[in-house]
Amino acid sequence: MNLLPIWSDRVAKSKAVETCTSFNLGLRKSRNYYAADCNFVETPEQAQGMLELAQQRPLSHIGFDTEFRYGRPGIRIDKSKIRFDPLSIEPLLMSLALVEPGRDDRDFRLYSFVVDLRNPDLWFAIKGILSLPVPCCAHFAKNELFCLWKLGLPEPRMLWDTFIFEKLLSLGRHHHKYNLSRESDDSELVKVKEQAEEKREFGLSLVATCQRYGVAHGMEGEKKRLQDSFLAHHDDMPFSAEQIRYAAEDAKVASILYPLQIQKAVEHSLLRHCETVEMDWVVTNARIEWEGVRIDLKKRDDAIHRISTNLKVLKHHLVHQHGIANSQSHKQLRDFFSRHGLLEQFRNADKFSFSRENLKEKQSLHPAIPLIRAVRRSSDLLSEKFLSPDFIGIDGRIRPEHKQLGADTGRQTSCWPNLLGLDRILRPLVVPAEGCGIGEVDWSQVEAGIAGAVYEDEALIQMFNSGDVYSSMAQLFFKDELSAEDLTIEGKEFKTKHKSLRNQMKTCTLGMLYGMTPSGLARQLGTTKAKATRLQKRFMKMFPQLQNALLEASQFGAIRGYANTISGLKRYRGRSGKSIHWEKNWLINHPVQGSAAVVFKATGNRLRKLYTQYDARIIIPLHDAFIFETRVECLKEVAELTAQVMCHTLQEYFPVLRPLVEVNITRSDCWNKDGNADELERWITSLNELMEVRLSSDAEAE
DNA sequence: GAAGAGAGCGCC
DNA sequence: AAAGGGCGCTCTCTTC
Repeated sequence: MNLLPIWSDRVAKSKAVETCTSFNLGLRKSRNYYAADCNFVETPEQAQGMLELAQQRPLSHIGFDTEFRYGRPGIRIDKSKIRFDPLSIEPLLMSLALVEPGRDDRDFRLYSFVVDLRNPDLWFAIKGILSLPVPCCAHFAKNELFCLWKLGLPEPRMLWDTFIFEKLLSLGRHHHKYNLSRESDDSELVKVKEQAEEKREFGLSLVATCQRYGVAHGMEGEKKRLQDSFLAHHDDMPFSAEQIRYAAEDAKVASILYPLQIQKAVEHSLLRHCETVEMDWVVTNARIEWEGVRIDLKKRDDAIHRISTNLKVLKHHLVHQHGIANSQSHKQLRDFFSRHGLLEQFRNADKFSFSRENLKEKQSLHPAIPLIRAVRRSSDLLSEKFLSPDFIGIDGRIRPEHKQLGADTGRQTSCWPNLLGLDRILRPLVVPAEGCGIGEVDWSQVEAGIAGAVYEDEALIQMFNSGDVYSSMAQLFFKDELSAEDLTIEGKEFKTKHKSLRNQMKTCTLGMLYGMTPSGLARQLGTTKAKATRLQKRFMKMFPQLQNALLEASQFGAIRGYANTISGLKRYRGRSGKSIHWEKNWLINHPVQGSAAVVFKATGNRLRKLYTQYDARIIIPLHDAFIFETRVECLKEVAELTAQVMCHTLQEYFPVLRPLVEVNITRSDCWNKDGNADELERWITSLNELMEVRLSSDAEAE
């Protein structure tokens, strides 16, 4: 499919093309010849010339960018957002800016090329250049990676994403909670918030980044128009000189930003984190998005049908027996419970709360309550974006957007649909490709271990290393109440025998890492504040080193202005001065959650590379678990490899830990939790039972 | 009619 | 005075 057309006069006339008319293959390339202007590459000879120049010059790094369009209309998310299926990307141009350093910072040479990606005969040169052992820099490189993969080309050997770096620098600075505590009148508050929002949106863009670093972007005013011109570009249409210049410009500025960002990275001690974890994860993350997950459409439609049939019956019953037309309406529930004199049961300070938790607790007060709960759950499930046909690609796979550094702790987030937050009941709708199976490996209690390691608490480390951290904890904490035998049994056995004691420890631990107060703990454990206070005090006594380290983390972090992780990844405060309660909490939590995210990414990067030997891929990165897909016959081996890499990588970062992982390949025909592949069926059955009881008791009453 | 706040659900 | 870290997303109700 050689698309080389007769280019329009405009392109032919452009100086760029004129300077590229003749080549002496194999001869030494003239620096000045290429450095003169942007070179448009449209023949294999020109591509060869470009590649040879790149191989001959002592390059320091390369800026690159792609222009593309989508072959499929996108899904409108809201007024300003459209989601395109990555698979439908159609690469048009790739621009390259080869940088050759000179005597000092200001003296460098920049060779600028723009390659027509519609011509497959030119791809070899792209492949050759991007595999050079020099960093290739792009702003939001995910799109460039998609273009490369669409053409069947490998990713660059070394990648630097100028967008991701800017995001690292801004981590935590614009958290929405900072907007809320401003003292000003309402209209002003709204304005301030809007401005902050705009700033954040614009702030990480290439143009804004250039402005911050004092880099001139030649075409900043025309960016939007030209970007759109590619989205609407027709197949056989030649590119305008302006389009080509624009493509070249983005690669150029990315290459100029790189050394400036490196300088900044050194100042923020982020360089190591970038080079060992974050920039490699750009590729891993993009690959996960590119792979997507396969959906069993029949299973999905069946699920929708069954849930909605149930919902109809439940709703009907709720309206006719109890007069609740809409159980999602706070007002209607208030009226209903008021009518039955039960409203006070749901009081929470000066408001009323009909939360799931609250309703569950008060379940026996009225026969309508279980129905309300069931209706809520059913409609929540049915309104999952995940069930919408909009997001299914042409190959039957869903590709949610995976946002790198979506959370201020450095964690990933996902959206459209939010796969990471998918209700576990719906997980089995995710199925493997033909001939493949799905496996999952997760770290056991990893955050407790990391907390022990980053805060250097020997007691916590030792409990983590014993196998089941919460069982060991309970054995020490309740040592006076337990029998001699119970003090020595294995964690696993203890877990089943003394579930409630162990759960108390779990709540205390998580509460400690999240900065829970005695009243919060009391609510969690269903006890009084006084008891919770005593419990918490006694609990903390088990970990004196930790207690001290937590205090230091929040106090020093507040002064320093950021919380740190094992690799130097930072979360910054949005302001200075005395820290508020919430800030104290995350200053303590970030080193744990953030370090866990770092280890997770480092592990994922290794897995991605090792998986290529097995025709395996990560399909879901779940904070402390990897869900992968591979050929059925490799499943066991890949699971073992995954388990090993997970343990080893964690130990590399925290040599004091002896981590354990849980492997789940028992039901490889779908994604599931602990091998439970039929949660949906069981839930529906339990609903039906509930309905039968309800209906028969009503019949009796009549 | 659009947009935002608040409540509430789900996930780790 | 309130007091659980990090998210995405939907629904209701109010406001402009």
